[in-house]
Amino acid sequence: MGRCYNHHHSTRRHDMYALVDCNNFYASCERLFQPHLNGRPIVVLSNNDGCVIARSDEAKEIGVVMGTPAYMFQEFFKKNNVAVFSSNYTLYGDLSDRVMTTLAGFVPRLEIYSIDEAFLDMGDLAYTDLLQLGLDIKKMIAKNIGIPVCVGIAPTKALAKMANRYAKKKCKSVGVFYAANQELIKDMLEFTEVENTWGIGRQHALLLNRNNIYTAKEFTEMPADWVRKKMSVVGLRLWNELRGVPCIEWEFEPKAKKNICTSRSLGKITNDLSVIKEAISNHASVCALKLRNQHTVCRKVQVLIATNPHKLNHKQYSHSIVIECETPTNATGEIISYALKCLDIIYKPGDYLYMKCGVLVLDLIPQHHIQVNLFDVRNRQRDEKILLAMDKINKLMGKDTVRMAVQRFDRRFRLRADHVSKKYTTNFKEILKIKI
DNA sequence: TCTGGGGTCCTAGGACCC
DNA sequence: TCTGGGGTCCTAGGACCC
Repeated sequence: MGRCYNHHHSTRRHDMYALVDCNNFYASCERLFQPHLNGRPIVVLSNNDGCVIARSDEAKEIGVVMGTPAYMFQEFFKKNNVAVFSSNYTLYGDLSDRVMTTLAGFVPRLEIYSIDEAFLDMGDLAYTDLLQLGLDIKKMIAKNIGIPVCVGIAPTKALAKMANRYAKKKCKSVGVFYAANQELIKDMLEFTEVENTWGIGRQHALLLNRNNIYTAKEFTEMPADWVRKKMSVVGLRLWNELRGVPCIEWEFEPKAKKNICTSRSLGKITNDLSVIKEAISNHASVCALKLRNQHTVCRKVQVLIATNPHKLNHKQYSHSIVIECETPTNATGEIISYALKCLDIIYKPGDYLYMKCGVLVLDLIPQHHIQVNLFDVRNRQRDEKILLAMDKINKLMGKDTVRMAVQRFDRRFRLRADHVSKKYTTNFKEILKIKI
């Protein structure tokens, strides 16, 4: 098998990865602006106030389960004095940017892995004491932004992920773990169960357990061809990574997305086609904006609708359809009309109560590679100018300041968000006031 | 009343072509 | 006994991540 990474290893002395992960990120963000919540359990809910998607340590301790529907916890939250928040992505996104900027000051290169995590390139640093560097990072983020983080440092990405978890579980007060030698790596692999290993999900954990494999250490001792056969090349890559062979490449530059999806539950179940049309138009326009932001156009548009699968006594129906664009596009009006065309085809009237719908744009290509269709009647340059102006205004004045006439957006389609905090950091009207 | 949303990658199987 | 073989493209479905 050998080493399977492709970067310029001839010029490098060694690989070393740090994974910095914010603790309970969304809950920590909310707490930042309401210090009186210190010590109180906090939960953050998904869109529509549907499920629990973030919990403070206190909430974890009293048994709030990730992903559970919020309504099941109503009483429990009240009884236990839990502070409940709707998600406030504007706030989290802004705090994330600040964390990443601070991290970027420590290393030549970093890879932003998600809103609350980044891999730092620690190979070939002049720094000799990486553990100390991890501690410095943690301290700086706490001081500059006020968000607690943990740091895991190891010779591969998968091991750095594991080191991070190990830091959280085994060295909570320090919050940093450096898997500096084989002995420490072995301890960590023995400590971590397969189901808590990055890259092993529920299905594979069950498969491994059936084969008497319970820890990551035992997983690394399985024969490579068994892993390849049962868990595909993805599993094999992970197996190598956990054995100290880097296989997952750096992605320092965010790649343009290959698909973009905007989907959401309709506030409540409905069979009213006009409500669904409205939601679809809205999702389509969000897709178009996301396309323009990454300078791509789509060749296909997909629409999906579905009834509520949790309602066992309701008639069920779900369907999706893809149509090809005449000319690849990112124009709001065009994407909306394609999406509505799709909806027309798959919408089934009758006793079906729809719960969710969405729009996907597929087969994305760079904006300036469009093959112009000779029979294309649209004035695309004009469209482009109008949309650019629209995006600028919306960015400056807040989204939906300017909309296309086809976006029939009114009060019928609105997300539920009963507990939103303020945009403390991005909106002057909601900035924190301090009494002196 | 109320059960998230947005992604990626891999595999298998069918259609089609030469 | 023994259905040709190999390539590509497309789609659906599965598994995983945050």
